This record gives sequence, structure tokens and C-alpha cells, in this order.
Amino acid sequence: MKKNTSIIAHLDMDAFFAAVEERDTPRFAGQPLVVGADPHRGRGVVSTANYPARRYGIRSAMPISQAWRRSENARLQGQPPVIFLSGNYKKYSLVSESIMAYIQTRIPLIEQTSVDEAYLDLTFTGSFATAQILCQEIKNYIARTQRLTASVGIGPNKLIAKIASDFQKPNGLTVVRPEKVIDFLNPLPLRAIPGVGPKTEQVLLQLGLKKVCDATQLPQSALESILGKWGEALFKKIHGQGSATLHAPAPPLSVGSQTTFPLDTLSAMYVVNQLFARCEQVFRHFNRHGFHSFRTVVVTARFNDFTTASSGRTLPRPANTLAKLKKSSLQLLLPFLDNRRNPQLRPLRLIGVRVENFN
DNA sequence: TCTGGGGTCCTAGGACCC
DNA sequence: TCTGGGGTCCTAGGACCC
Repeated sequence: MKKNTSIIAHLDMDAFFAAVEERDTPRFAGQPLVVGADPHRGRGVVSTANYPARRYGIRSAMPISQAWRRSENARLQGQPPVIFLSGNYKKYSLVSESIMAYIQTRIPLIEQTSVDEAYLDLTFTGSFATAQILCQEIKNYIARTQRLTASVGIGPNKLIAKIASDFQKPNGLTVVRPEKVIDFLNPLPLRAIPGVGPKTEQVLLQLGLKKVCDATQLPQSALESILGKWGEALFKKIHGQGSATLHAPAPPLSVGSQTTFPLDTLSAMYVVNQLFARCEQVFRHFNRHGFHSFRTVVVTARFNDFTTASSGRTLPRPANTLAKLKKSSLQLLLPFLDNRRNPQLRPLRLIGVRVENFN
């Protein structure tokens, strides 16, 4: 008798925030568009670039000033400039809720991992062919009712589904049957493996490891000696092993808030006011989650050279008042405003506060 | 016109305890 | 009559993800 294979899908909305804006404003259709920070004021990054903007080399997390430069270069060459929008996150989350609610009417078990992504357990369909039809129906529904596209990957576990959803973006539907997993992974760059970021990629490239099939030549022990415990996890991933278990949403382990100042500063009054505003925000969220107390407070400071330091304290007993949060975070902040934890008295560009250890 | 904000997980050293 | 050895908690930093 054949072993029971799980069938997992990963659904990922294409350029979600930008696609919603494009949909809702007809004159934006087909134009390069970026949702993110205001390129004319302040500091920040690209949140989402639509596909025309990506053709200018604009990517998520790119400094908005750099995106602006790319837009200007394109404009000087007679191409349409980028439309920059600050984003309406309430709207995006309503669109997301509507899509996820529909999916739940079709599929008993789903795990939403962000505003625009979810895993779907399609094992109940009994075959990859039926699962594919169901996913196509969901894509059709999203296209018809929301005028948005999603990319879907289907595989025997969450890892393969996730990689597959990224394989043919946008508007893709990629099915990787269990017997095709190795062939699917082998030619991919190692960067396509979730968890391999810029640093790990660099380490692996130095060793001549560029593609998955380069790394699968190595025994697990070699990856472990290169990457430590993460090497063991990576070994499993490049061999296609992953979990097929979907998880219910769990309460957060920490709640934080941070802000980058418009200008770097060492003004104690300004920074303390900003810190207290972050404390109030954190305290609102802490209460909204229904937690009774927190026991650890962490303050983060980022200096004008972009180095980041944090200082935390676990209280002798759980606390649950805004006053206590402000008092603790102020004590943790002060060393960043003088020589104790800021040797050259570098101006601060960011301050943040986070609470952990809930009850 | 340098580099957001909200998170999770892992590591490593020191304190502390039995 | 040189420095045991786990286990757990705490702190700081870093990689990564959306």
C-alpha cells in the first residue's frame, strides 16, 4: 500500500499592495508603481514594486531614494516615471480578509503566514491533479472578484510549495509531485531556499556553491561545519525535506514599536519623547492582545553610522502598567545618550522598545 | 535624496544552582 | 591540595522573513 502523501499549496499574492492600487486607480494601469516611503521627504524603503517598476531594477526593501533615482533615469530616457504611493494598509488587509475568507469556504485547513500569503492543506483532495484544479479555481475566483492575481505552488510539503509558488511569478501555478522534487530543486540557486539570505549566500558562494545541486554533493557534516546548526536544517531543505503540518495562529512572543527620526539627533528631550510615544504604542498593542503582564523590556538604538545596539532587562516581577514600561525603557535608553553605550556620541537615527515574556 | 517596521529564531557567554 | 558538569535563565547581537 502506498504511503499517504501530503499535498500542500502555498498561495502568494503578486506584488500585492501595488496591485491593489493599480486596480483601484484606472490611470495607474500598466504604469510603474511603488508603494513605500515618500521619496521627497523622510527616510524609508520600497515596500512593494509592481512589475513595470521592477523592470527599472526597483525591488522591495530598496532605499526609496535609490528607487527615485532609477525612476528619474528612466524618465530622462523617455520612459514613464514611477508613481510613488504611501500605501493604504487598512485597505490591503480588508482585501486580504476577503480572499482568505473565500479560501476557507473551499479548504478546511489553511495557515495564513502574512497579509498576502497562506499555506493550504489539500491532502483531502486525494491527488495532485485534483489539488491543481482546486487551486486554479481559487485563482480564477480572485481574478474575477478582486481583479488580482496570485501565484500558487503545490508540493508534498510546505517548503516545496513555498519555493514552487515563487517559481513562475506572477500569476503562476506550479505543481511539484513528490517524485519530481529533486529535479525541481537541483537547478535552483541556493538563494531560492527560504532561510538562505545574503549572508549565507555569500558564505556558500565563497565555497563555490551556487546551486542546490552543488550543495547536495556535500554530506550533512560538511554543511554543519560551515553553518553550524543551520547547516543541518539546510541539508534537509536542499534534499526536499520539510514539514507538511499547518499551524493555528499563535499569540505573539513579543510586541514592539520603533521609529526612524526624520533627522539624526542627540537631543535627550526629543529622543525621550519619541521613546515614550513608542511605549504608548507598545502598551496599546500589548493590551489589545489581552496579555496580563510582561516581564522583559528591550530598548533598541540605531546610530547615524547604522550600527544598532540593544539593551534589555527582565524585571524581578511581572509588570502591566504604562508607567512601569516608560520607567524601565527610560533607564535602558539613557546609556545610549552618553558615553556609557555610545562612545563617540553618535547621533541617534532610530529608537525602539519591545516587551516580551508575557503572561 | 542610503539603508522601514514588525516579527521569529539562533548563538554565545556569564551567572547561578544542584 | 589546579580549576566537575549539567541545566536554566538572562543578555546582546545577528540573520532572516514579509
